[in-house]
Amino acid sequence: MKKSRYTCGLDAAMDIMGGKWKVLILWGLCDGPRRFGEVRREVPGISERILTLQLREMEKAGLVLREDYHQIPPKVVYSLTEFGSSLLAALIPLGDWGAEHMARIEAIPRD
Amino acid sequence: MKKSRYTCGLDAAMDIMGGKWKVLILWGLCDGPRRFGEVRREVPGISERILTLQLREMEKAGLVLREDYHQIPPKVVYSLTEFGSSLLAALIPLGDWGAEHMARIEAIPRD
DNA sequence: CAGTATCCCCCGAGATACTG
DNA sequence: CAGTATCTCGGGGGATACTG
Repeated sequence: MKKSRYTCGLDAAMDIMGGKWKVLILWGLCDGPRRFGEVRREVPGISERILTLQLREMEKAGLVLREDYHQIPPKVVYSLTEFGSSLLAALIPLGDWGAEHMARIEAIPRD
Repeated sequence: MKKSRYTCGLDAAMDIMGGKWKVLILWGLCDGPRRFGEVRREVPGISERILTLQLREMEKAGLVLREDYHQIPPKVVYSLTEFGSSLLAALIPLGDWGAEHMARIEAIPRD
């Protein structure tokens, strides 16, 4: 048993969206279902392996739905669940904040 | 040059509050200025070294203000800047979301 | 009290190659 | 097309001891 309780809601929220990519994947799915390759294009810079891992974790967390059409060539479609949508909604103000201060954030020295 | 541009506001926001502790430190400062030891108590589980490092980064980022009273025994007070406060404000909905779904988040299998 | 100074370690993340 | 299978690596984070 690692940690049975969070100190606050922010703690819990940061935990479920942990990692470098989950939030961007969420964002990439906001306009509707996407196939694996489409998600990959929505999230520039992510490797196939990492995308797979992140999507699996998000599926376990109930944030995304994975639908495998079991056909060849393969077709798998990912979409936000209600739970994932509600998280994304809660992230909108943060996204707005980031957009508003992007120039300033970019100007912060990186070391 | 690592990355000169973010893909969206969320990307930038996640970058500046990166790491495991910054959000909790922000949260710990929301009720007013705190001395080093007080912040430590507000953020259970963090070590002195890590707290120092995180606070330094947040100071560089302009999120917190560090005031050294240059006295012995030492007294250093940390507080949120306007910038930090605005970020914290943008995080409120996320904190609410996390609090609302804490039980569910806690129930997610951790491996 | 508010930090440094060391040392260590895990794992998130990347690159590349291969497959049903 | 949508993934595995390996291998590798860096550094963020942790524990502990020491200091002005």
